[in-house]
Amino acid sequence: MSTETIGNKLRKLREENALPLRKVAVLLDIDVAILSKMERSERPLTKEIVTQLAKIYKHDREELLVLYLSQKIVKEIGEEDLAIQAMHVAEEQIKYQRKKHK
Amino acid sequence: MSTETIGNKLRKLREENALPLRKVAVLLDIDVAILSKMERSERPLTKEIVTQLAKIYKHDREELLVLYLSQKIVKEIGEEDLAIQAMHVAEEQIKYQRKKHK
DNA sequence: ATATATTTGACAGAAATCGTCAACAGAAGA
DNA sequence: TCTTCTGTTGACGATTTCTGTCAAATATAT
Repeated sequence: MSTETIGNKLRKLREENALPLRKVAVLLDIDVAILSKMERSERPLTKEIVTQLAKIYKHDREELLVLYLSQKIVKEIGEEDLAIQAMHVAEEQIKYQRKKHK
Repeated sequence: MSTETIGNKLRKLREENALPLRKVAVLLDIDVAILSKMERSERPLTKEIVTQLAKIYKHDREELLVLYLSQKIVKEIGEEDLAIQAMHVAEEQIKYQRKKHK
């Protein structure tokens, strides 16, 4: 199973496209150091960066965003004993609030 | 379905126990203002506070913690289109990492 | 009216986050 | 070798965000 971080995934994609950090950083208009740290999970990614990288690497945007979001969840509650149950409740709450609002 | 916040739930419990904010705040060793804001979701709760309140109100600790954690998730990704899918991936990741590590 | 309970906003200090930068190390190439 | 390219690391202030404290304002009850 995919125990791969979004950072690792993005690094692989970059290497497959044979792009150096330097060039990608320019496209994103961020410092090379930051991008390096993002790929190694030393600094958090953002939705915007992930989206831009999906375009640059011509990779499915939703797949990357799902991975990105899922890791935010894991980081937030992954170590809690009640994590699974909490997610089930959260899922119901989200589905519910979507039926109502808009 | 329960669209109730953990804050609302805690307020109800406090009222059922006929305890003023003042007294509970003393037990928790925090300012009344903070507790007031926590009950109205104006300030974030903590795991420790929720646990202590469960004891004070003699209410099921896990139920409150699950509600507390679920709301952290909802707050984190609830507005994302891909929230549901992200949670499913997160669930797999958490289950996986639990099989491995201890 | 008086006392009790709760809410609200402002405040300063602490802590976390941010982007920038320079120095470093390693690999590749000339 | 020397040089260049690539990636990593840590430090540094500048913000920004979070925290607890407090007093005043409001609401509720006796």
